[in-house]
Amino acid sequence: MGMTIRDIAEMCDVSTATVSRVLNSPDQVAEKTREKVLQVIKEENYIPNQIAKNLNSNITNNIALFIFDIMNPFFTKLIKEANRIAFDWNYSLIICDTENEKERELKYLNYINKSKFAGLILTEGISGEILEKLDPSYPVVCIDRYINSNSNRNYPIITSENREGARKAVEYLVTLNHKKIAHVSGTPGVKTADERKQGYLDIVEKYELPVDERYIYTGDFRTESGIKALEYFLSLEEMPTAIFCANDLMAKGLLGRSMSLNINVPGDLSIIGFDGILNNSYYKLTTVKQSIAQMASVAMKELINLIEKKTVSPKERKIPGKLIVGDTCQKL
Amino acid sequence: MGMTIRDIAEMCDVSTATVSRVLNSPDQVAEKTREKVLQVIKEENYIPNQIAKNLNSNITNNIALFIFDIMNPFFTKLIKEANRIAFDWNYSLIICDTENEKERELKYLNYINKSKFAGLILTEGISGEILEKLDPSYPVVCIDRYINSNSNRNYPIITSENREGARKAVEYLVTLNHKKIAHVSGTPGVKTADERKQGYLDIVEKYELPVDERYIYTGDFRTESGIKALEYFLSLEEMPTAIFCANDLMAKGLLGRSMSLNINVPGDLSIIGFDGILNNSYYKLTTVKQSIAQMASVAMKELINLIEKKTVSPKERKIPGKLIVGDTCQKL
DNA sequence: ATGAAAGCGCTAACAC
DNA sequence: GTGTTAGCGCTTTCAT
Repeated sequence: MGMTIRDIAEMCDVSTATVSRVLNSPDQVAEKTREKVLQVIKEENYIPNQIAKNLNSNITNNIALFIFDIMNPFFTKLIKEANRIAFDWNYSLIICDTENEKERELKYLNYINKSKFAGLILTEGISGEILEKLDPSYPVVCIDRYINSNSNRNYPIITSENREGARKAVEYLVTLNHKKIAHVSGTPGVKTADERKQGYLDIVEKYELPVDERYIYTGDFRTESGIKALEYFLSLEEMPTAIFCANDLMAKGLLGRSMSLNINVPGDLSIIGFDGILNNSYYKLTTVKQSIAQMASVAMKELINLIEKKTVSPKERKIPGKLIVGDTCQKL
Repeated sequence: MGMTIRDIAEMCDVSTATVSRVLNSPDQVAEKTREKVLQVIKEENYIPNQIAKNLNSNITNNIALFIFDIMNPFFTKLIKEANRIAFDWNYSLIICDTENEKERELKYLNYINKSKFAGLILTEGISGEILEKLDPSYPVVCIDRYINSNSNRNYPIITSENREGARKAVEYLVTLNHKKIAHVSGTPGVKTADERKQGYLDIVEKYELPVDERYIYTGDFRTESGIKALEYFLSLEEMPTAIFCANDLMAKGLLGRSMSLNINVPGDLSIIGFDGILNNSYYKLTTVKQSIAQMASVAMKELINLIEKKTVSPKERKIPGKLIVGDTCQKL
């Protein structure tokens, strides 16, 4: 059963309050008392019961991270980093893996309400509609997603420079003399997808590229839609010479399908992705790398700050992306 | 702040004990009372405070899963499945991502002791030495790892049929008329590595293959050691015609390096992996697929059983693997 | 079948 | 600077 604060108090001939103070506000305790208590705590290897602490504050150390698929490498990396930071700050990260099913989202939300989570990190892994049921007093930070504007919620958001990153990617293709540059977009309505598409359009407009809406294929961020995208572009009269994909997974699908059709990349077709999460030993994909570690770090620290100090930093934080030149683009 | 059990009790003109009974042992309550209480609970949308419950039992709903790297696809998948099951049973899965650092392992263990976890799932993500510090009364289930035999602990273990699976793989190569079959082993001392190697040796012996210890390269389960392995085998006078890798990641390294050296797979070299976790659009790796979902499921249910009913099933459970024929092996 | 009351281990307001 | 005491919200004896 282990020691309790009372055992320590008795052994030290002080009250439990004093022991508690030694642990939580040591400067309120006389040095002599403090040292004695610390000594005994150490000797007895006393560890305060976290549950009892939680009951007082009515808050656990659990932080929820909403995502829609653990296997998606972007989220896997995000989990890895967020988990590390949470632990370093004495929190536990609970992964709410919703698979985009409303039912699971709801179950998770109820669970959170019941278990008194300390705070939440949201990505696209939960719909705004379900989110309405969350007690508005919960500390929340968003990563790369907005909340429906018709809600009265106003959470801080950490986001990558999607539009700017997409511009970098497409402009890079322009410098390689590409003109017929196509785009495989992500799921419409999803912030990152829309912004990256907008970045693409910015450059199309800036350089007055000879492309139209037929050069935009609407994907859904999954590998399969990259495969379909390639087949779609092949069906056009004029095949693009370069394709900018809204994420690496779709670029991977495109690349794989190209290979199997004996289309030479980058000889016949240049491909560029977005995310920088593919660690592939066959191809080095040219891509816009987001610093997922940095996003996780900024988001977690913001959340912990919100939880512990209740202070809010700037509402929106942008994390810059970086063009990584791999082997999948070629100068014309 | 939300409703408490007391609010409900007052609204129903019963005691808190009765409300508690309605929730936890309903058959002890008169039907009429029960219905009234349930009615009010529903109307008021009362949710019992989990922390308070935990304080009584002195146990949280947290289950720890020890791994050494979230990004390793085997673990990613394991996390995904374990997380789902945990949640379905009203537990939270906490990922203890140790990166094989003793310091982190120790920190996690202390955290678990402090926070009164319900139970632990262990993989190779924690060393036996550190484990000694774990309170022996904790419910624990192991996946594909044993505990040092000099310890007095005796945890149930869920394991894949490593040796049998390896035999299937190598025997398959034999049926393809390969004789010079090499092996890239995993980290020595790690159960899965040793067993898979043993399976390889079984077949070597069974068919009296003309290979010796030079055909065994000692790897460490990481992609890089697959790359090094290929270079090593190339340096031999007689290159093997087929290589069995102790996991997919190393097979991937081998495959990637082969490609970049213009070695045709499977034309010049057949490669076979183990795990079945690579979902690659370039190559379909021939491999022995483990049912990670099944392992996770069996392990979690065993653990939950241990936690809630304190009953133990058979000490060791073997989950069969299955040979998946892809595109990386060829008949000689 | 139900209620009263003690207690889980800790914190914090108040008193000295 | 330290002790007393009343909770935090629930479960669980022990009465009735």
